[in-house]
Amino acid sequence: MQSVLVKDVQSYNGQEVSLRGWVYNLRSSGKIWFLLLRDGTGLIQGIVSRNDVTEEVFNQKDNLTQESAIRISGLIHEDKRAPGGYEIIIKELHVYQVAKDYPIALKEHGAEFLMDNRHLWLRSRKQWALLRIRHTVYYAITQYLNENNFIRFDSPILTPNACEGTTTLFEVPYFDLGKAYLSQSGQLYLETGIMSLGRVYDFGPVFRAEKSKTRKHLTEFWMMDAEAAFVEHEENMRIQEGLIRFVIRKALTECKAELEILERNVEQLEKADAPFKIMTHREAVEYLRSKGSSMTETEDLGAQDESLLTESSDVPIFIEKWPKEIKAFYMKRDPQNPDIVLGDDLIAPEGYGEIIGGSQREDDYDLLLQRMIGEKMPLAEYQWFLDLRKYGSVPHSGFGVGLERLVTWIAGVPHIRETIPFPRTIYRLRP
RNA sequence: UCUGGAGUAGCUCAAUGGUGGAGCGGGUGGCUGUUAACCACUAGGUUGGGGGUUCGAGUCCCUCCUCCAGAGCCA
Repeated sequence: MQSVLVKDVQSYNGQEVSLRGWVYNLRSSGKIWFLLLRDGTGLIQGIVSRNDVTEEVFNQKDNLTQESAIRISGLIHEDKRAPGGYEIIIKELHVYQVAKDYPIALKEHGAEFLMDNRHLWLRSRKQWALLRIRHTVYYAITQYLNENNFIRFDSPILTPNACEGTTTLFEVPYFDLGKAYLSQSGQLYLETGIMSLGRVYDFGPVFRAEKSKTRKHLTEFWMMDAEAAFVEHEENMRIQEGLIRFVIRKALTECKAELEILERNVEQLEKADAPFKIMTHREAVEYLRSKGSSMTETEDLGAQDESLLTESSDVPIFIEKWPKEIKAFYMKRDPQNPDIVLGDDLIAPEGYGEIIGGSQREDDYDLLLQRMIGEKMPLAEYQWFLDLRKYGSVPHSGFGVGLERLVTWIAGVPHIRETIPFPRTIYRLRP
């Protein structure tokens, strides 16, 4: 008999097929019993009626448990009483394995217990929906980049030194060459790629050894860095906005069911697909101070400031033109004001915080060198980076998207740790 | 690292300093359309570890451990 996927059963109405998967739940009522089967693509109800099956099949209900692996065969038919609108009237049932004492019940559990059982929690409905949204967001980002002439360019993960020199890195012993570090961003390497390919991106895990302990941080997370030659600050922001709005539309059209499972307010997401707001850092400071914030003109936004800024906005907000002291050495100076750099942070609405950091890069050899000397950076280690400004330097810009931050916002979940299969945080390395 | 909160059955939680309970899950039985089904019965405990106060500690005190939330840093 033909094996089909749960997501496709409506095309088999009135036909006999086989389905393979895991028991999601069981209910019995004397001479009839019901099971919910999940197969990775969806959930369907199966019915076993005493009159329609052999004694042996009927008695399987005493044997089956949540998460047992089975194959069922029977007639697909439409029925309003079934969740999803279709059900299968089971004739045959084969058991691959009976799951004994599955620890996660269909009820509320605490975060620590669920994280200890992350390898099993991944099967739960909300986690399933979240992982599918992550997949859609990931795929949408690469599709958008591909359609805008960006070429995939994989940056190294083991690097000899810090990219920006600002954050704490994980150290790894490296043969006779001393220490290597796990990359916190592939950006500097991407800048080499644009001189060959024009526009490039990388997408992979990056690592931060900071002892951040909030619901917005992971020590290992996936970042997409993009870099483009001949793109200046304004166009850089247009590319970022185009990307995020493309991702929103893809999630809304391709993840309807998943967003519903997560009880995401999709109206709020729909509203975000509109022209983004742009504020300079100075304007943001003035606005926040009028709302009672104590931040100064040379400070970064605090977590409270971020939510204060976006609470009255339906669309993400760009904060651009930052004081150079609080931004990285490679950002280009604003020709209008040497104390300002052409960087932009994109803050998601609804309090989800920063999802993109980008900037136009300094392309002048001498100005870049001065900045690096000012930051006391080891110049010998960065000779290759400085070379880019010696051999055909061009105006260029780039940005980085934190995948899990973006997924957290799109899916509307409270904590970033659920948006990656196996989250790594300061206190969590297992499973 | 700092500030606050929490640790009791497999899980989620109750219990005024005075006999540690319930729901879910497990087991047994019942029920022919269930929707985290329902009903009855049943098993299940070193109250995070150590020390102290008290006639008596899950409860009060000290200490250690673990976890959660927030801050800083960042995507």
